[in-house]
Amino acid sequence: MFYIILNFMEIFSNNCTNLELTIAMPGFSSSPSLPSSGESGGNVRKELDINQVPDQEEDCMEEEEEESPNGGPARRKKLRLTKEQSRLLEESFRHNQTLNPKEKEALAVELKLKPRQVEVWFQNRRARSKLKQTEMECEYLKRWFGTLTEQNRKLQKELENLRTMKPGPNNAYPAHMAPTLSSTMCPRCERVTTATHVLDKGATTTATTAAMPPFFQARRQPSAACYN
DNA sequence: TCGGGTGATGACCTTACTTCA
DNA sequence: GGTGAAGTAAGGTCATCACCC
Repeated sequence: MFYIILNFMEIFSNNCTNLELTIAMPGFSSSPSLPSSGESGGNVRKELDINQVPDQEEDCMEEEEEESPNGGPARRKKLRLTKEQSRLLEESFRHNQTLNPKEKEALAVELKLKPRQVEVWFQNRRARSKLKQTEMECEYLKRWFGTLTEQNRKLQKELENLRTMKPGPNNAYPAHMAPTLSSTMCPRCERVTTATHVLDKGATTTATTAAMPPFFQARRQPSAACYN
């Protein structure tokens, strides 16, 4: 069991550092918050009108602090993309999750948006689909962990039973055939195999496998040898 | 009023490219 | 001319803010 968790940690350490915590701590929140940089509140605000064709001469970063009628800084008007704009962006995202400058420019022209807005949309889209994916994987791993825990419990019980068995004349076995319980993970198909080796004629043989979650299998290249 | 969805921003990191000793 | 360090720009992720439904 521990072996399996260690493998999880190894495999996910590069792209999902909180998954091992999720497994170990059921109450764990999926959105860990780090200390704020303290600078995020200073956003420059600007009125955006999606129905306005972006002025090609205008620098996107050329933003002045506008003032509201009462003298304070103007509130940013939230841009809402139209259904058609969203549809085209989604379609483009399905085709390619990152845009090169030409594609960005072309898409911006087509959507009557600024290239920066297209860029931001893609950034958010990538971040949020990654978040969703991580959450799904997290749920899957939680369930899988539960399954393995239950399986482990049963096997422990079975092992306990086998240890208390008295080897009589009908179920005697040579020392090298003593019941052994071993868990191994096949490097190719990623199945965890737990096997109780053959005891004697009539004795039970247990072979239990727990398939790795599909997304988990897809991440690793199979090696040459498969034990299953 | 509150929470979720989402557009926008700043900080920081990586990578490619250029310059220079 | 080849090479490594330093500088710079572009584009990415991440965390967060804040508008709007």
